[in-house]
Amino acid sequence: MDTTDIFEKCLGCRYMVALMRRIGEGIQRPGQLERALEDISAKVLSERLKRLVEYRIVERTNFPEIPPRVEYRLTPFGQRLLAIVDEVEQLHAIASQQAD
Amino acid sequence: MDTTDIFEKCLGCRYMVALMRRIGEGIQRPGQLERALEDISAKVLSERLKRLVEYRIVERTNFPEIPPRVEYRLTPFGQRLLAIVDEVEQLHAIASQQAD
DNA sequence: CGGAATCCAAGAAGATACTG
DNA sequence: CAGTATCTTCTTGGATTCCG
Repeated sequence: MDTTDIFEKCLGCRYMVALMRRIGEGIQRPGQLERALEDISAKVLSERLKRLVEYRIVERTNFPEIPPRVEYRLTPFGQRLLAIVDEVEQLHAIASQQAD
Repeated sequence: MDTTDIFEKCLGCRYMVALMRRIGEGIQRPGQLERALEDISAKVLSERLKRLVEYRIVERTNFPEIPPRVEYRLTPFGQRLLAIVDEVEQLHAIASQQAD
């Protein structure tokens, strides 16, 4: 698992940054996330979550209830990664002001 | 121009991180970059460079000579961005060691 | 409700040829 | 040498359906 994969497979895919942010904000269930992201399909959301788990950015907890309940939350690694993403956001905001 | 674009259109595309690194290391001409990246086609390299210029990560200088010469170098914004990319690299390396 | 499977449309990338 | 255009191929994302 190469480091550039984190950019290509996680951060660079559509919805990914927004998804990580929502999870960081405490929106943890797939149904809620689907509504919060507004535009994402259930299939793509599911794929994204799976990948975030695979890269240990997010952790999945399964509650064996009826109806089924599942929760996702950021790992420590995920939290640090998100903090770095925010650095980019701030850097970009500053650079945009200065442009032209 | 949204911030997530930087992830989706710049950092998340194949070759992009490697390309930024090479430019940062002083490899500045398209022909050299094409050889340095080994696997990239001239067309895709050209598209990537164009986009990096568009996002002000890289600056293009044209020397009107025969044969034509062109050089790309990181802008201050690009340098800071690359520094953040390196943070992710280090963070990931640490997290990988701790895994399992 | 969460998630996997299927099928289809849109976009990204590779190969090649061509221009200034 | 740098860059564009065209064509083809592969990957990604969207819509729908079905299962536990």
